[in-house]
Amino acid sequence: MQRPLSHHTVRKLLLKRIHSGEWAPGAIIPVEADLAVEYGCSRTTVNRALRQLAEAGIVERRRKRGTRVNPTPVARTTLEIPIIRQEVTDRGGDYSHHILLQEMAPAPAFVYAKLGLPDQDLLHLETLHLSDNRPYMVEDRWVNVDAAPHIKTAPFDKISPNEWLVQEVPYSDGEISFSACAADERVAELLEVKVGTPLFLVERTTWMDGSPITTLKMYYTEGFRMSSRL
Amino acid sequence: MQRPLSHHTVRKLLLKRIHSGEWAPGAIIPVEADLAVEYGCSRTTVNRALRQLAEAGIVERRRKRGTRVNPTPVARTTLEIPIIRQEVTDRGGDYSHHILLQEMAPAPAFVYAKLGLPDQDLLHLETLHLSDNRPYMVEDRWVNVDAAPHIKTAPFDKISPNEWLVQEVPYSDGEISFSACAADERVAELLEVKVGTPLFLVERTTWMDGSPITTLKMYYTEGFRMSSRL
DNA sequence: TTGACTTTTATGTGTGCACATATTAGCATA
DNA sequence: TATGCTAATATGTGCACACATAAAAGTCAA
Repeated sequence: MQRPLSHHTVRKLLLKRIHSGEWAPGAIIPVEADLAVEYGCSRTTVNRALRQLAEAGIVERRRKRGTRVNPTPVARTTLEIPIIRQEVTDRGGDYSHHILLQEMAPAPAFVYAKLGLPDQDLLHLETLHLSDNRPYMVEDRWVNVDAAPHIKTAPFDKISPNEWLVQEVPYSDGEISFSACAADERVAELLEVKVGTPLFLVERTTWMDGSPITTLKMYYTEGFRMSSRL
Repeated sequence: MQRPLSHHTVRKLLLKRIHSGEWAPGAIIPVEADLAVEYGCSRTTVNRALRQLAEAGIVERRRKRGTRVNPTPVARTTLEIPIIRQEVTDRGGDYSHHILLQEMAPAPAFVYAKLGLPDQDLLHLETLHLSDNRPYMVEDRWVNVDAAPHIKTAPFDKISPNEWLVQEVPYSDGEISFSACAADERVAELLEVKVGTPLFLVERTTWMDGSPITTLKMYYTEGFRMSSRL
């Protein structure tokens, strides 16, 4: 007697039928119960397989309407954004950091806009992250101290603001964006590159239950790549 | 009588206990069965909640060893990579494209290396994608025609190679990377920017069951941003 | 024809149970 | 002491079942 199909197997079989064109983009595929009969397994198993395909963006599911093959195929990839120390050591580097600036100060307008805060002094932190003592990334961060009161006593000589915040201040929501920019004078000097050098820029803002915590820009050194599998 | 907790609720409760520090990074959390008793729900429900936390990178699960809070917290975000036409129309633009080059030709060495193919002629496609008739992205693509034989008859005047390949040639594996680069002469001319302008570059290679399909570079217009929620 | 209902249907989710499987821990043996 | 077998254990996964819920489809009266 053969063992019943696992949800892995069912997922692969369903995917094959989608790729083969049997179910074209936009088409509705059979209901869970029918597929369960066809594959000789329980509805639970089919459900799990379909749910995974939905998570991957292959199909779209709606109650009562059924399951349809996504008419506009999208690739979906999961990016891992580790803390910087981890990122550097993962790449085989020896990590260190310097705090360049740490002060309460009024922020530029775009920071208040991003955070949705009134104009009040924010904690401004500028950190240089190094790999093997060579500049790796410049972090320019603004923190809403109300959201993280004990940040003033954080030992930033030992642990970088990046790491401290990730470990000490959880967030419920965040926004991240990736782009390319030219190194301005300040960043160019810190990263030891020419002004105008194309840099990979990551901007990130986090909130806890609606109230803003921090927003930052990370300027990566020349030639930096962020990779992932599809 | 209260209804039993859903896996959503259990997930949130577990997350709260992790954030509160009750279970520190690296610590092992109670076994599924115990949590099920504590929350008054079935092990199935706890299992599902924990599995989701594992998918999100919050905890790490191993058979017999148990479930531990991830000692090196990582943020994980899912990037959606739509087909270009979709991407442009989603941003409110009017999409069009031009094929600039379409020929069988020997490829640069790095292309053969990426694809793991012997030096043979590959299909070289260069496409300019436009939004509201302004240059949006330059796609420089090499295709292994053995993996997609009927590509030679594809109507690229109507549908871009990008879209055609996504819809017609499924892949089982892919690699994608993001970086910043300076516009060279060719790309600068096409995107109508100055040579040296920082551009967002996406490189992508796909395989089907181990055999390479295509590799490409996408040079996005100045100021392009790719965003996502955490 | 419109609008307010009821029914039907497909997915969403919880339960208790059983067995699979990986991995550790303990024990016995050479 | 080293090694190999065995038991214990935590997660992984399948099943039949039940009920919840959203949404479409059908019904019927004004």
